[in-house]
Amino acid sequence: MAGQKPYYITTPIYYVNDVPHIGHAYTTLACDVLARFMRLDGRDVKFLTGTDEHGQKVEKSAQVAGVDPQTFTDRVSQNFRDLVGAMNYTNDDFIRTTEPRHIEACQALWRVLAEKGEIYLGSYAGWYAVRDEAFYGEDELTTTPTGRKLAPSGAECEWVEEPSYFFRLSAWQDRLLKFYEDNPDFILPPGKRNEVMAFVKSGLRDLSVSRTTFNWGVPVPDDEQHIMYVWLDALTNYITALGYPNTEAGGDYAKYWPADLHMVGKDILRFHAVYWPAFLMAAGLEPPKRVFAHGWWTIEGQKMSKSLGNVVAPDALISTYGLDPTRYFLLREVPFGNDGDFSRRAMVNRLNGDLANDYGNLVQRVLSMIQKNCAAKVPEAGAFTEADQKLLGAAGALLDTVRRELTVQAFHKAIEAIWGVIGDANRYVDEQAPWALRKTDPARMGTVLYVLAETIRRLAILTQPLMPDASAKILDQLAVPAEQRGFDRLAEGQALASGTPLAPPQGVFPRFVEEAGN
RNA sequence: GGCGGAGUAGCUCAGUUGGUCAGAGCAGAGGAAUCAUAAUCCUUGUGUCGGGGGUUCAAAUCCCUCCUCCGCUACCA
Repeated sequence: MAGQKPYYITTPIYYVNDVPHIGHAYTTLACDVLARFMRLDGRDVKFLTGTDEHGQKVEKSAQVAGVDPQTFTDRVSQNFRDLVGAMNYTNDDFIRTTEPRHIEACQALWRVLAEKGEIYLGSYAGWYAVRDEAFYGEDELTTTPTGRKLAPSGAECEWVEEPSYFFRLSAWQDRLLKFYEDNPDFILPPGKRNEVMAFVKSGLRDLSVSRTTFNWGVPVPDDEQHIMYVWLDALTNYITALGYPNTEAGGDYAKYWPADLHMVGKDILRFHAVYWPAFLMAAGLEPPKRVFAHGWWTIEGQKMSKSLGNVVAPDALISTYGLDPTRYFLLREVPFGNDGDFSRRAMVNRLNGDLANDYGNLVQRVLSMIQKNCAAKVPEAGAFTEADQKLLGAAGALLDTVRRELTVQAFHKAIEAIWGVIGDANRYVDEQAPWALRKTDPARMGTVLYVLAETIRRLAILTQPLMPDASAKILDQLAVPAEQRGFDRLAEGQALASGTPLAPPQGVFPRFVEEAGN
């Protein structure tokens, strides 16, 4: 185990006031696939997700529910912990911002920033709508004939000022730009990087990092009146989970920081790509290596919204299409980073076309032939022909390709590459026609089926991160022991052993049949 | 308004630095095969590469202009 290169990957912490939907599932899924891939590739992985449980909205929701905030968050954060099981995520930790370890980390980080003069006390002023409990920009307001200021929601706004601590974000503009220049892959996809850099170049204002108007948050050290506001609290979770403020050698912080990847939705990119590195550099800590901003899903061509009532719950997808097909679809259908559309039609096409017909049927046809014609054992292989070597070579080259694509979070390209070999294998079956060889050259038939079985073994090992259950079923059917499924088993000399008994095959990806009334 | 991205076969999209770049997958049509989850394999595209103009021996690929769509333009996570 020694010498494994650490890999630290995080999801955002999800706001507990939300109900988990396909968007949450998507973000964590992408991380889960990467985490699983890295583990199979021999890396020492730490994969973190969790919930953001502070803020005025939560405080209010708890009030409405008639319970104290902690009881409330205990309850609603469970929705996100349940998602972990439902989606088969393999996070190593689940952080909640209400945990003592997090409060300690936030306060420690605050103290460092304050000591370094990066935080100062000022006042926050703006147009505030009591009804909406929100501030609005001057340009968002409309003025009535009588001079009253109205928010877009119609709520009346008043000019309010409250004391607030500020982080000297404005002082970090040039250092941030230099950081982006020096680390061109810090923000992906590249288009998003341009947006962030344009934003920073346009000038940064100091950032309000405390509030006095509500209480549900991390208390500011040495000033009971204030609690930390949003981002300083939320973002710090990434180092809380590594034991910060303990940065001693031997600890998780020393081992895993800086994070290899913060996966975020495009709506919170700025906070991760601007505020967070600024906070960290200001505190004398290293910024993360990468922030990837992925896109949003529409549903049947429409924006997902509560008012439209088309919010897709992960549970619904899993129960309708199955977990692994859902996982497959989300990362295959859309170039990662782009927005995408979830439609029933597209989902069924992927499930039946890519999974049932291409992959599932390949496995089934090969294993069935072995079962019936090779005494239900991995067949003996004779000398390999050029065609045999070509197929095995294509399968053998996949790991490098997939690894390279996942290095830049190009899930769709990694999957395409795997399906390219699945196509090769199906063509090889037709070209070699083992059902004909059965009568003319049984030994050659055995070799062909061996080549196919070995190709399937390699494919299934590689699809484990994406579809863990289905891949395990395939590997089970090939009698590959659980401890022999790492990527090290894709190396030379690790191929299937002839003569291994195989149980009768069972379908792995059933076709999705539309039911009447659906 | 400013900055940025996009507009390529019915659909979703590939097309680094200009010259087999007019492509892939899906859908459609025809055929082969029959091991397999009625799955597989082969064949098949007359697309003004958003419109117009220009540079060049040669442009989807460079320049100008126009049209359309989208993103960002700070304190809701």
